[in-house]
Amino acid sequence: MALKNKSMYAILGILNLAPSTGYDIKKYSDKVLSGFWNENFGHIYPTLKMMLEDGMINILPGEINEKKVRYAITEKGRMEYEAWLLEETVQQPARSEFMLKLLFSSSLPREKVIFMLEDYKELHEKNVGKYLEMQKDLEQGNAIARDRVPFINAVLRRGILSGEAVIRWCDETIEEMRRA
Amino acid sequence: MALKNKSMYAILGILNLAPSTGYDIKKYSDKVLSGFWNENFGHIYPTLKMMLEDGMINILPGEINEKKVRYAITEKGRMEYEAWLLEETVQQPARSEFMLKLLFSSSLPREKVIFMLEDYKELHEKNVGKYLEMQKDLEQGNAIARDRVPFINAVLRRGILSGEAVIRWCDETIEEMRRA
DNA sequence: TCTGAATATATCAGAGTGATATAAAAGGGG
DNA sequence: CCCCTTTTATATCACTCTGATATATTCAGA
Repeated sequence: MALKNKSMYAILGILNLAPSTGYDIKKYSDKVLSGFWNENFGHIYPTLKMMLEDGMINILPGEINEKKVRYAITEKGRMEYEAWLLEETVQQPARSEFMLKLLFSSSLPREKVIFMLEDYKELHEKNVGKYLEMQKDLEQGNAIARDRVPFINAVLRRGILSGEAVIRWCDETIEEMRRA
Repeated sequence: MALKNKSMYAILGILNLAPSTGYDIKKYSDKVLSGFWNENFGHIYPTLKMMLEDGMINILPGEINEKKVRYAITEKGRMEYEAWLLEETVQQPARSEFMLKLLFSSSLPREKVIFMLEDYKELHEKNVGKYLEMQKDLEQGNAIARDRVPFINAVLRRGILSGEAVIRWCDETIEEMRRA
């Protein structure tokens, strides 16, 4: 079986909440997980196929529509998933093209660098706004299991605090670029 | 030519500072860029080969040692690099397995979750310490071009501010988990 | 009824990862 | 000076993941 396929665990986590189609999984990833996770169709469908072969998931019968395939987590899948939750997480290095560019920008006109930073700041302001919106929705409490609320909130708080830190850093750095 | 190979731009940026071997590039990436960038040998060597074919770089002659191949940026490479610096950077989604796990951890014992968070906090404390150390080295001003200093400092400040935000978030979330 | 948006699956080339293999040079201790 | 470990150096491979593209159906609204 595949060894390092992290998409599998994300899919197991989503199917553990509710049986879904590949399309549903993508939607959930874009709507809920975006900010710290992402999935592509180009990886979801092959992974689902592999997981089906491995007995991690099965196909729910019934649906009149034949093109639509709804998957559910199996007992084996749930065991794999719970083992993963308990595993220690090794830190994966992330790539930020923006930071790479900034480090190499000493030859650029200062105004250009400041413009880049202002753009970046705006992006993060929008992100923070989105998280605050989602937090409000969460408080209005819809169809979400009560015990999951603190965890969803924690994830949103992370987005807010990190975003605010980036915004402060942008301000500070713009100031620094004006001085230097 | 390759279209989305970001490694190429990182390599051009490094070669623009000084001619290097593939090994040097990896070392620079691990030492200086780590925190917001990473490169693998498995990608560096094929990319160097491709860049050589495209005339972005050339091989420096001389070296007595035959196994060692030292590359330098060409005029074409420098133009490509400078165009990239001016391009708008599109935000790339990042994956955090830790955050994914946390979101799905509502079924785990609270002590386990707190333990995970404490571990994560410690990791970021170490990172911040490392950045502070690097900042001190930078102030001692070694072999770095004067005009690059504000940019290196900006990158380090980003690491420090972001790290500190994560640490605060860990404290807050541990507290929340104890209450809930 | 037309039309565009959303739903749904699939495939492919290429980017990037992580492990492994190989071998020479350099450095330090006994 | 020899031995041993570490560092330097390049290369390859299977696998993960990305982003673009193709295709077709259903649904909502003008």
